[in-house]
Amino acid sequence: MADLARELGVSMTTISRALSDHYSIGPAMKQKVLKLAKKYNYQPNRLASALRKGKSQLLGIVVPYIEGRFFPSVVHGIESAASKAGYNVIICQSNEDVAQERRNLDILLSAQVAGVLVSLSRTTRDFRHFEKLRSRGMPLVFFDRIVEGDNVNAVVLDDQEGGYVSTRHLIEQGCRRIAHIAGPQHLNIYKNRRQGYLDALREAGLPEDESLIVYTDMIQSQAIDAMRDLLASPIPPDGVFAAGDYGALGALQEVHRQGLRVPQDVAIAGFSNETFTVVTEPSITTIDQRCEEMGQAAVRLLLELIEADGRPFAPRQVALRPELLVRNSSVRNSSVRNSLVRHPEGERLVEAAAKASKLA
Amino acid sequence: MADLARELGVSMTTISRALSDHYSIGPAMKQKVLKLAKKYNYQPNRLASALRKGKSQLLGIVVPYIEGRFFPSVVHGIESAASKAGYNVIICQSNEDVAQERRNLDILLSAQVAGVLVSLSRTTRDFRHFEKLRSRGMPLVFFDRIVEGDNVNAVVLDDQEGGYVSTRHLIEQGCRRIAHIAGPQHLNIYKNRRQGYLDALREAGLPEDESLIVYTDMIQSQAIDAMRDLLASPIPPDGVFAAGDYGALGALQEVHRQGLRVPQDVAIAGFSNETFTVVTEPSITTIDQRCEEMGQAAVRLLLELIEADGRPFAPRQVALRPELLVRNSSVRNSSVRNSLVRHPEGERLVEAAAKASKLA
DNA sequence: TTACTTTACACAATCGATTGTGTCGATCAA
DNA sequence: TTGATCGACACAATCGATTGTGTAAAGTAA
Repeated sequence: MADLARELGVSMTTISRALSDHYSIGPAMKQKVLKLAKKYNYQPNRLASALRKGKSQLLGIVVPYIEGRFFPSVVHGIESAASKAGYNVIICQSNEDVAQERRNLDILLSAQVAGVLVSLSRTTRDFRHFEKLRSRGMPLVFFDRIVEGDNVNAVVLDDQEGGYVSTRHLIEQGCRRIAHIAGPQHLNIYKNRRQGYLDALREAGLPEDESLIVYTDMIQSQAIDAMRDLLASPIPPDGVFAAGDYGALGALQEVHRQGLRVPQDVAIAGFSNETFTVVTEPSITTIDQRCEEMGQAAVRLLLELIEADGRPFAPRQVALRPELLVRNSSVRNSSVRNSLVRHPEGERLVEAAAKASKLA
Repeated sequence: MADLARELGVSMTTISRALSDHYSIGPAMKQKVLKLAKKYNYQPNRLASALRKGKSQLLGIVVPYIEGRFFPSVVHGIESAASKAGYNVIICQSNEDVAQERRNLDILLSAQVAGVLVSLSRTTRDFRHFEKLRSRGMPLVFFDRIVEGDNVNAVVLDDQEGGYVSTRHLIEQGCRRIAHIAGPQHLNIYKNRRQGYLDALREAGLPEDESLIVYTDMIQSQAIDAMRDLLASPIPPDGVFAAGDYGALGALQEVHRQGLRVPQDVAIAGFSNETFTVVTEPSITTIDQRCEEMGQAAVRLLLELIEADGRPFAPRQVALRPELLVRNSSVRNSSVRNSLVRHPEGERLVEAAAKASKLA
């Protein structure tokens, strides 16, 4: 900047203001400064700017980890949206550890980020470290794994709605005895998915039978065991709604192992739209979690908060509508079923995934 | 800091030096400063520090995107390793666009990152923007998709070795006519995998038959077509090495569609260890790309560069050994084959993936 | 012409931490 | 006793950009 000022014989003030389009700089001077800046390929030092202004163009993200399908996709959405708004993102992993989560927040604070996006670690039961952010006026938005309550800003998937539409879909396909492979109920997402399942049963006038609900940690092996038990019962289920795709996968495998057919004997629906759900035989009906939309929505909300700049802002909770992806594991209408993996939705997903990992 | 100085009746110099363990500060004073810093929960302003020192504790990452299995895992490895060394990472996506890649580098420069990790966009053919980094003395390490040559620092998977061990494995399983579903040859990774395939054939004294190599964009649909053509030839192959898992998946589906058995009639091996490879029936033999190790190795190299601090540093290329994961799509030994998805390696992977996406 | 705005830019302080140089008292060898 | 050395800390400049305030010159109204 000093170089530019010298060359034009003006002060650095003028340069700075010309570059930021300040009203007190004449159009002629602005042109000259801009041109010279291009010529020298001037890159402002963001640190200096942030230091002086007290606000950087960085958003902090704290996620439990960056693996699997969900979080990378959300981060992808966040980065894209942030980038469009002129922000960059700095990523921290809590590794499901509260202490690490706390450290990450401190780091982000001292990096002077403009705002923070958080998805809670599994071990977070105490939320005081977020109060610290609040007291310093740091904009904060939770996503997916949130602090419950209506005094926080948060973006989540409507898990209850997801459980509801999945179950209703199974009912529409003729299932009358639908089991539920549930996840850990202390997590809001699994609790809500179960509730949606119950809602659909009630709406259809089907009995709520606790013996049809099996609680698991939503891993394949436990789902296999769960399915074995369910099939061994006096009146086995004719449909299964699993609160996660690994649960659906395990169920599918056990049903096959016992020589039964999916979906004719047992229809199956999962949750999360894991990549593998379009690859199994049959492909698995599931719920898309709108990962990218979640990231984008979270950024939008955060940017609003940042722009509010400390002024009173009514906290908002955004719930995204889940999308039911109907695939072959649940469709008992033969004309659709026979399309197998060629199902449009499945195809689209496979292509997208292929594109994504093509050059890796 | 000013507060601490005032409270202790010393200068900010003393505080700063006590905190950074400078030799000219007495041990008694250091203790006092440290204690007071704890008490007030003092967080240094990293911006100010970075501005003054000209070096931040940030590493920049430029990847084509954050999706699929590969890049998120590498980023995971990078973040973990960086975090351990006291660095944070700022992530940029090029979206496979050179222009965006260039912009990202500028942004990282102006953010005063300590170093940059890059995996090239697919459209990058001109490397001048990296010269700019070099001229400013910015430490730079490529990973996976690299600028070829021995004057760059880079970490890659040894793709040729991967192609070699896969193919040799198929040969060991009794395959004598092994086809290759290849990827775009302008990409070093696919070129090298093909070369490894040829190496193994030559070593085993098997003929190199161009009619057995089909070039695709490594997407499922093209692999299906490729496999159909291969099976329609006068002497169909008894083994297939696909340079990517989506290729292997397509091949598997087509073989099944024609009523042939895998691996008895056609053994199949893929590449990349996509999540779905343990879920298909049979599970697919593939190559693990050591994603996390790649990230860690890249960070190690970058930190060395940063510590060299401009002093001459002999550029280094690190090639990671690929790991062959033998699964049921290629094993013609029945005792192993019958273990199906219960194969130890497969199980481990599924569990890991389940854990990773469990709460998403 | 006087008084008052506007326009267009410069001065200098500031953000928070770092660091080369200076200083003062104490210790030490000769 | 004297000059030298060393330990422990303060002063003040510095990183690069931003911004409240000040002020000439030019324009405008009466």
